[in-house]
Amino acid sequence: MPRSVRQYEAIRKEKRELILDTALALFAENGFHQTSMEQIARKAGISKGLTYNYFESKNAVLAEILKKGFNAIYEHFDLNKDGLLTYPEFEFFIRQSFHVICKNMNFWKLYFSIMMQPVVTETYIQNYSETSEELIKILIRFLTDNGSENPAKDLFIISSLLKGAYLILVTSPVIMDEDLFVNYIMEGFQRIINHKYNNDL
Amino acid sequence: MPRSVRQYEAIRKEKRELILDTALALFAENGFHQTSMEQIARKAGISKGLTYNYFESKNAVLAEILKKGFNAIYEHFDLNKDGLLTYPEFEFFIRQSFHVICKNMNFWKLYFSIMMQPVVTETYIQNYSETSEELIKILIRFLTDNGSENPAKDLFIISSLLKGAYLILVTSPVIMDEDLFVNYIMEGFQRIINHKYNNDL
Amino acid sequence: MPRSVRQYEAIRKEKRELILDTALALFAENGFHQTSMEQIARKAGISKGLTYNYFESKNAVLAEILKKGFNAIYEHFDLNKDGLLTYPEFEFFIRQSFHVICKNMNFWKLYFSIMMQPVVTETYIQNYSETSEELIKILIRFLTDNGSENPAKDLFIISSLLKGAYLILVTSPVIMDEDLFVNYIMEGFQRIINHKYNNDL
Amino acid sequence: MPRSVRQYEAIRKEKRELILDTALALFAENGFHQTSMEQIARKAGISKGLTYNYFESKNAVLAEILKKGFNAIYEHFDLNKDGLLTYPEFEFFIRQSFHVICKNMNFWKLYFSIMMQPVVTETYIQNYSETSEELIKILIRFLTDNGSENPAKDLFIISSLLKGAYLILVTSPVIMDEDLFVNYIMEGFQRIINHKYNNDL
DNA sequence: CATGAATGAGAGTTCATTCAT
DNA sequence: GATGAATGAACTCTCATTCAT
Repeated sequence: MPRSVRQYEAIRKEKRELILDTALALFAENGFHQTSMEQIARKAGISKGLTYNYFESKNAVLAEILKKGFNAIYEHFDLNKDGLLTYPEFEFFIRQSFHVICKNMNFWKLYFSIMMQPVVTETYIQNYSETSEELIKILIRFLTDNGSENPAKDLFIISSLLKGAYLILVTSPVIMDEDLFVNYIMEGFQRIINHKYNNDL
Repeated sequence: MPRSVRQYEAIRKEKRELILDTALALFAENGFHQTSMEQIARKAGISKGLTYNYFESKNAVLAEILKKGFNAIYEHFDLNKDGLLTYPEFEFFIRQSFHVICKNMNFWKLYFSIMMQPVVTETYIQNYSETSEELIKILIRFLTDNGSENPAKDLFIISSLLKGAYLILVTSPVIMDEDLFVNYIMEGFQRIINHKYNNDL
Repeated sequence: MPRSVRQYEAIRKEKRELILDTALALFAENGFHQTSMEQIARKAGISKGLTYNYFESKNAVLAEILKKGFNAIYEHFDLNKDGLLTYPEFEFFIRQSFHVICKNMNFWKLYFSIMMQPVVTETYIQNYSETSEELIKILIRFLTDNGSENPAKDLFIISSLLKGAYLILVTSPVIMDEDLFVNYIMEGFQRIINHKYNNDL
Repeated sequence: MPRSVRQYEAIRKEKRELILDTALALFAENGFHQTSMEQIARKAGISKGLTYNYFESKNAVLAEILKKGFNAIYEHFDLNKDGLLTYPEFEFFIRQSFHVICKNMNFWKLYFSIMMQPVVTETYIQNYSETSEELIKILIRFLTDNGSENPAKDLFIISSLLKGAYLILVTSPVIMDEDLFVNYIMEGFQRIINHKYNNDL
């Protein structure tokens, strides 16, 4: 009995995932350049050649991994995708992003390490700048709606705080309590967003 | 007649610097693994072999670069090295560290990108953990002296903020105004350090 | 359809032999250190990289060659492997060992030359000391059974004669008649083993 | 005061010896190819360049070492150089050669290891074949004078025994008692030379 | 769909030798 | 005589990628 088209598709999808997961694990543990296609294939239990049946190149594997990472974070952004961010949606996004990172720490270690590489950065910027600009617009609107007098400035500070928190979370050798961590960050956001200059500053 | 010891020393120091600077520029531009010793030598106008007269290996070149970076930042920490951090010393350190980064942005891009690589991270941690622990002690003392009720927690938040700010500074494609940036961060520190819980939180 | 497991095995075995034979020829002709992997590959008609598909390193190629040599000689020792050496077995071993060496002179030139190298000697001693001790025990027993009053002494003299003969055979620029050579050595053994002290000494 | 010609000569000779001794020690310990000119110079406490002031090349250093070795052994052969070897002279030579080897074991390890290398062998044969043939003639005469009926055969057996003994002495991991060792070998010679066929063979 | 043998360009590294000083 | 910086060719080894089967 020949397999149906649907069965073939299922097999293909499964293998793709297998390769991606294996590659991710190895990239995260040893770094991208220290990981060979041979290692990936062997650990995945398939042949070297087959990998190239599913991905054009080693870089293509990486690109796919990064893409999945980006989506994993931003699928929780503006949940109903109406282009309007409410405060609950904002908080949900923050908490979810930390949750996602904590749940798959190794991936995010890799993600950050890769994102810092000069060439990758350029590639990434080209691919995702469109989406990024969309996000920025929504956030600016969100800050304005929440009473920010200088939303660009506040966005900048918020981004700093958020990225810094991700970084700490990912590079710290000690494992931190997720809830405590997020609560701190949320408190930081509240202070920035709700801040009014008073006489004590 | 052979050159004098002093002449040899001068040559060696100059060449070492030349190699380090060239390597840094290339590492920063193309990444560590994408840069070959051949490229470094060619750009420095010397032979490949000579590089190994000055550095044991490519990794040794990197290690030296990282060491210089670490020192460049931390020479401004606790300026009089008395183990006691005053608030002015703290502020001086923060402002200086941003200044140092801004002045040599390419280096610091590399520095951060390298620091994220799994293997490097381990090497680095082993080499610098001692110094780091010293720093942490001093900072804990500093926070306690400034009225912190939970200095470990506050240290954690401060570190997040600082590292995040460095990250943003270094990865942002737009060039930012240094003073504005530092002022913001300093304000963040003040809020964290001087913060008292009031009824509005 | 991929090749069958059997096909792959056949290919691997054939290529392995090809590489070993080629390497041996070159090592023997030019010496181990004067032979590069590139030369081996070129002479074998394959790519440099492929060599490393079959052997972990140049040293691994050498180790395999030495191992084969050791076995080639000692498979004729104590033919029925009962731990007891009869005189016919002894003579058979001597004659066979010379035969083996004469038949593949180049290999044995290399073998001896390699065995003298300081580093190799250590490696070899560690790998084969166990087997050697077994051999010594059997030979001591053999000499005792043949009336030796001081088997350690006689073993030493015999070993000297044998090793020296191998050495001469291998290093001599003139080609000697194998049978004549062996007969001489066998006579030497007889003189040593059957010697009875008489009044003329 | 400028140094006199004689002083310069003394310095040159001393330096030459220093380089030779140092090179020998390193060659013997690590092998010829594993020893660099840099190592030799550093261990000798001189500069790399100076080595080339005394020797044309690394190979020239080796050649000189080998030459000294050859002479060290054969200066004891046919002590009065009258072309006639008496039995006492023969015994003296054998005992002296073992003594020389035992006194400077490392050198002789190297010597044998080097002598086996294909290229070296050729060079050596060309340089010393003349001397060797002279030696052979004297030994044949010696054996004939001592009642040998087939001096070529006996020479061959004796040479085998001697070379084998040297080989064992040099490659054996255990240190042997020199006198015992020589006595064994001398006894072997006596057994071979004085052998008379009796009815038990 | 699947295999792994095979390639070839290029990496890091070593080192005998040269040469300006 | 003496130095060691400098060279450049050669080395061992790696690995992304191809392709016959």
